[in-house]
Amino acid sequence: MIQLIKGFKDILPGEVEIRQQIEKVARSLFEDFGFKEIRIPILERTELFARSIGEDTDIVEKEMYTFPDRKGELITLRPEATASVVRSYIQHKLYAKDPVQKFYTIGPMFRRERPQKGRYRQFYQINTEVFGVGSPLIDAQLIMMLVTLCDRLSITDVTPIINSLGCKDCRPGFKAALSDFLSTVSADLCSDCQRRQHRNALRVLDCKVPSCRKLLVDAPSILDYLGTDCRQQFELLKETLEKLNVPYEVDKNLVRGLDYYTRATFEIQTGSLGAQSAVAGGGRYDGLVKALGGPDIPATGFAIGFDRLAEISGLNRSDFIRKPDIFIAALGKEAQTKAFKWTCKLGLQGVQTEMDMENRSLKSQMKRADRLGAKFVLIAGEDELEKRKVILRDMTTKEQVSLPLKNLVENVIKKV
RNA sequence: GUGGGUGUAGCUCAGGUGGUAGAGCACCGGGUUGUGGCCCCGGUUGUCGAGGGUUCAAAACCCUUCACUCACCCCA
Repeated sequence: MIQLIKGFKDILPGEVEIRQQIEKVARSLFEDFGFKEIRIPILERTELFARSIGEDTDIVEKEMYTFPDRKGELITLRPEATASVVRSYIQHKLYAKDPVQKFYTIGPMFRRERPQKGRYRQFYQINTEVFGVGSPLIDAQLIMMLVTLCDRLSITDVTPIINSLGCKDCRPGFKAALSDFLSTVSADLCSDCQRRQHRNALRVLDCKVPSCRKLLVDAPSILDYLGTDCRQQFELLKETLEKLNVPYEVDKNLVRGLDYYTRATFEIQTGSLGAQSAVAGGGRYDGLVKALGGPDIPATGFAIGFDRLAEISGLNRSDFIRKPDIFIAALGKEAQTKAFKWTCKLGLQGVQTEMDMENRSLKSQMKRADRLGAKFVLIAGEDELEKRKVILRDMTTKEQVSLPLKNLVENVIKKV
């Protein structure tokens, strides 16, 4: 037996239906807000991710599935979607037609992390990306859409957390102040933070070790270092959320793991996912389009953890699993031949029809019809065929009627 | 990469201190030679995660290894 790869998983019928429904709800919501679907490749040149996500991030350093193709070029299974969408936006000069473009995309991402609850090596994301809008109005709208989506999927216990990371002008000042602060408490930080302190100081803010959290209470806040522009934007974001009646919390320690994020940043957190509290995350990446060789166009977006969403969704599986409209129980060879013909005809008419092809007893066929949840059973035995009739049984009321063979399929369609 | 927990039938799990496996559910058949759910009866299924060791004897004890899972790291 060949086992599947660690961190990968099969999504079986039963679970698939929930995901189909989530997709349906998400697509319709996004399209109502003018987002267009874009489909991007799963493989890209490694360089694209190295340059956008950041060479020094854990994702690029040790989590990507990177390998040379047969000609020796380094390619990578995408660990996220934004980089590819940005590449596509630039490559097809989509800004030329209208700099404002709104996209969504749904698909698998790959990161070689240690799997745990709500985290897999092949995981699914729903992404939206907006180009050409610098106003925080759009960020507020994105957050509102996320909250709405959760609501429509009957997910409770979600809170949007927001923060601003500043821009290329104000972040250096904050980083310097943070570094100064960290060096004063360095000895008391956990070993991970002592390492992070020099490599990626912002991440120390995100540490969950209680002793670190305690020390960080006195850490400088990014919000105190924002330039006028960034501060005004952040204020406008908060005001807009309030006007939209979207509740939120500000967490000055909320940071993102990908280097390209700037200014407004947000996360949707839930209490029902164990350690994986983030269901969705996003924010502005105003410098990325330019950094990847395009014009200087602002951008923002979010990524939803599809698997996590599916785990906490309050949707009821059985509401979306389709059951046979009719089961044909045939007895004898002649009946079976006819049953097969009817099954095909009904299927073509959109009536889901099952039958037994193994010539089993009526009892076992009835049992199977029941197990499958068929609404009706059509019984075609030798006796009936002789009279040129069949029996149609309603499985819930147990009522049975006799139907002539003539125009049978049409009559059955009328009944079911 | 690090740590904890768990691996026994398709599923959920029993199997004090060693004596080469059980239950429920599921599945198949019968009770009703042609009518589902409930009930009754019968039946099938395991290299007890794998390898090695101790022992007359290992699912159990020891070592190694693998898988799953949760957590750290990181992230959606």
